[in-house]
Amino acid sequence: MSSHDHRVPPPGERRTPTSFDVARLAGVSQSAVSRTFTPGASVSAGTAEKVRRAADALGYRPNILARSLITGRTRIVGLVVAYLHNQFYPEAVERLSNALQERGFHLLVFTAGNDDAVTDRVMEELLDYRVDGLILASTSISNRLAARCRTAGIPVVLFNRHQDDPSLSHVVSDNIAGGAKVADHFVAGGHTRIGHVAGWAGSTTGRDRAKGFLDRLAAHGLSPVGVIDGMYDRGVAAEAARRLVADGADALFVGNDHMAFAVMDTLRHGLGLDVPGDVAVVGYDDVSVAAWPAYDLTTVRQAARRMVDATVATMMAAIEDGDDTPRHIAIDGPLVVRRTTRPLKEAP
Amino acid sequence: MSSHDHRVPPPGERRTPTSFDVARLAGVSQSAVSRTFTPGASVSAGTAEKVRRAADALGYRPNILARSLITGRTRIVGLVVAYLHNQFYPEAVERLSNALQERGFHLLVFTAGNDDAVTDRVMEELLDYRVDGLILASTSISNRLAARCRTAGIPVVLFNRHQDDPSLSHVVSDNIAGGAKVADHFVAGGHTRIGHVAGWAGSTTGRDRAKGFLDRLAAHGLSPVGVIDGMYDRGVAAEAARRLVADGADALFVGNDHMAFAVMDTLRHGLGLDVPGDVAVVGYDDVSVAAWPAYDLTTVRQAARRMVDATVATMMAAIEDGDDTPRHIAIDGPLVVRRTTRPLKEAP
DNA sequence: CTGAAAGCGCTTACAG
DNA sequence: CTGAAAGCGCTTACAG
Repeated sequence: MSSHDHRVPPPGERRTPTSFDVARLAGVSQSAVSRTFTPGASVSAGTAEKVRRAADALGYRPNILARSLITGRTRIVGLVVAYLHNQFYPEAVERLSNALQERGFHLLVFTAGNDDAVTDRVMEELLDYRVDGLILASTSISNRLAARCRTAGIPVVLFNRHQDDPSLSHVVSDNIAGGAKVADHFVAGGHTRIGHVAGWAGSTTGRDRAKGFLDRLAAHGLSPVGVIDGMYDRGVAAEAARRLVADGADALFVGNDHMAFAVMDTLRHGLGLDVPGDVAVVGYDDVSVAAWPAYDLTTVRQAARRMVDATVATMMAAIEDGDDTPRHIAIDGPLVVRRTTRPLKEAP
Repeated sequence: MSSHDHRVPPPGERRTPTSFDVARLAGVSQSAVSRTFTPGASVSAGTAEKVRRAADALGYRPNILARSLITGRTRIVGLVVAYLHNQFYPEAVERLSNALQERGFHLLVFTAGNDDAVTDRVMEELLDYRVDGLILASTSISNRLAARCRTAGIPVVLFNRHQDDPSLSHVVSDNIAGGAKVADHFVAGGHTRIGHVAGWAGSTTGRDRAKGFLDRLAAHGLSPVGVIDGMYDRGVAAEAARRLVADGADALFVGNDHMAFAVMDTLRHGLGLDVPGDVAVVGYDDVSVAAWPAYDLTTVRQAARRMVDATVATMMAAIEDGDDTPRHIAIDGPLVVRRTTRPLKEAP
């Protein structure tokens, strides 16, 4: 025992076994142990068997840290997410985690709001962990950061948002088309006094949904009663709805379901109005609460499953196949008509 | 350049800089670089300054993997969580992630349902990552696994569940006291035909809430109209409520808010009953939706923040101070009376 | 197929 | 305070 041996375990304490311990017990070289646990490496069946038996006896498992140091792969994907209030995110995160886990990857979570300063610090930490890839679901993220990842060679996928920078992959729902569908639906329902409680203008989801909606309204020759930024916040959205209704709106497109629930609550319980009798409401996301009878909300579906599948596929292509051509995927979702909008006029 | 140098970067490609690169540029030893980035290590201000300048120029940050290999600490805490449908979990996970992040730790997510086989596999992967600690919020978890962590020296905290094994720390809300509060509230409201849509009997939350509730009911000389396991599932819970009401119940304690919303939906929209006029409903958790006007649910609050704080404190004591005496923390929460229960009889 | 050896990028006694 | 060197636990050419 050399004088450098600074970690001297007490006689009774069992160290975590290493590949050398296994090798000794199995009567083979340490290399053989390593090969046994490296898929595709060349070991004879007999050797592998001996190694596996010894490993089981000692409770040995390869140290991923040491492996990662050599291979440069951690099988960890970083996830930057903002608030989880909006139920769309937990639903997506759960699917994401499952899909990644099936492929032997795991999610390291970083929470960062819309504060760029915090996001920057978080980003440094992410890089420290040598994650194999990065999924950004936080509402805002500075361009500088994404650039830093690119030079570090870390694949990035923006989830449910996009950026001007075309070199970054993103997966979104087709927010412009979605917004347009809502406009068509209101018009088909005979509405002309239409308002929009918009998603936060600092987010691409908010801007795109508004644009799709308003452009299509204009194409129908209509202009909105008003457009107010709801900031993805219940209180702000409720107040916006009150104002739009006061200004005569009898149909409201709300930038996401989370705000739409607040709008419905304030219309029904605050103002004593009937939905859809007095005011029709349409949301965006189709989170599971939207289908609950208490709301039964007409909304544009964001197909979380398909968005997650596309995100994971893009990420795996970059990590496993080195295919880092940016993919820009917009997934179309249907308008799910429920009971917060009036039945359409019957065709003759 | 030795013949072993297998990674020969093309002339243009920039490798991720290492401490040696920084040392060369700064004109100091590699040790000095390491010390500069090791809080508490002895470096002169001048050396540190030179190192920092060189590091910035090269964009150097210490490789955490290499550091972890030596220190044995990863600053990663594993989180095993089941489904995120129940809104209590996303709310708790968000707080947990934030609290840990403030202390320089991050959450590695593992999703595992109530399937022990999956949980076992997941657990092996967790151990592979050499996480510094483990938070188990999954509804069920086999004893064997927890034991494995203990021998591996990984601190474990059970979140929102406990186990017979007293050597495991846990943080729960005081579910027995909570259940008892609901019984008192119903009795004070003059109810005698009381039913319970219980939380899943396979979970300690489900069993403890039921026990606290039923024992207190018995203390009041009452026995329930019926007790049906709602399995923490909307459909099962709704069906259970229908049966209990058919059997004459006019007050239902539902094992968590998530099920309580389904019960309210089915009472109001399926059976056309008034809540609380025909049937009073009480939930458990006080998730944010419970306060929304559409439900306005009377419920027992699980103080997510305090539970998270206690969990993080327990975890940090174990990781940072080596204090692994098991802590068993039950946090009391108030009954939050809203509008799904009748006003109490006035005191004279 | 197999073993000896180099090396991944750090931290940390050790000896000035 | 500082540098040379060992070592963390692996993977992977290299040479049989």
